[in-house]
Amino acid sequence: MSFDAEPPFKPTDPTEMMAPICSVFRRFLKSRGLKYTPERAAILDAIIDRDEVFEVEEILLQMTGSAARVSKATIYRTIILLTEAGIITQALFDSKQSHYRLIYGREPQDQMVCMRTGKLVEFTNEEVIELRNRICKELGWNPIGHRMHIYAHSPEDSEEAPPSTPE
Amino acid sequence: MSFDAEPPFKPTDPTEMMAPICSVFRRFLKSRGLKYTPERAAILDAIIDRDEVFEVEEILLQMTGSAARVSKATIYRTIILLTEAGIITQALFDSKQSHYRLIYGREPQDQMVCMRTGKLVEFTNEEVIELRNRICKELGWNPIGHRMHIYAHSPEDSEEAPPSTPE
DNA sequence: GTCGGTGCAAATGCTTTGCATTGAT
DNA sequence: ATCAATGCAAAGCATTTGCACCGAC
Repeated sequence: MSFDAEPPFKPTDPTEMMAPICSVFRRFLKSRGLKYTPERAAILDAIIDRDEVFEVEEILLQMTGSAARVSKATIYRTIILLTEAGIITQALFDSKQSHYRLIYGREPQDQMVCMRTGKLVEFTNEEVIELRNRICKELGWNPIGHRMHIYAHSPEDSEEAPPSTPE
Repeated sequence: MSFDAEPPFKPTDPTEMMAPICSVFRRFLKSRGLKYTPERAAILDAIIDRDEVFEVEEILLQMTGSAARVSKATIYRTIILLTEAGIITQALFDSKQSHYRLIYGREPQDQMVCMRTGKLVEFTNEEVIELRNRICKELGWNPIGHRMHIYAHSPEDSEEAPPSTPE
């Protein structure tokens, strides 16, 4: 799955996070009768290292330099598995290509985007979660996760410019 | 632009809405030295008729039956203009293809998606808007719009199924 | 030896673009 | 005549898939 209001642990740095996520992935693969291959491990490592919203091309580039080079097809195939394992999720920023981000062990993250500069600020806000749960409750739904994007102008950018469109 | 917390008018039915939106589009085109052609008018009408989240293929199909047949390329080109005019916006549901929806004269709409069935419920919630504004204020940003997707299980679907991933 | 995994290249499918034609002013 | 709009077909591009080869158990 994708969002988790109560993550099993709250890592503070990538290294600390690495080991548990790998085990989670390993267990997930095992439960499906699949293998934890060096390629899959390397891809997951690259994603954890990057530690931000990413796209496939970026991971490919990042890995090209290192010894652990994998094909684009393998990255795509691994991303599907990582998503099913609940380790990453799609970010849905623009329609041109897919963006993903790490979610395992993370607070759900909301985003604020500057309409002029494209600057992105991520935040976690308890009230968003509460409101989401309340809305679900009123309608009799069972909340799983949410995605909140706020489009705004950041304080630094006060010059006049034609606003762009949120995608 | 795309979201508008205070729309200039609040139409109740598509017909009532039609005329003003057309004028808005006409004025927008004029301001750019572009023409309000029969094709563009027909595409806008089709979108207003449909009155829900749509994709290009659907509009094409819908128009194929009628006398006003246009090419797919023209629809794509018109959609760009309608977006720039602030009449429609991209919906960003899945990464496979683009979805759009009418926003001119509408309350900003939030969405609840059932993770099992894909069922989509749209709603407007004042609290979401207030919360969004409050978050912006705290950070010194100037709110323009937002996008709120809630992923949940709808009450009808209580059978056991592997949860899918929000895209 | 069976099965899954990988890389490569080819295929897919949505979207964009080039171009010749058409239409409005 | 000029300048933009349209339709068609071709091109682009991110993503998926088919297939031959490889490696682990």
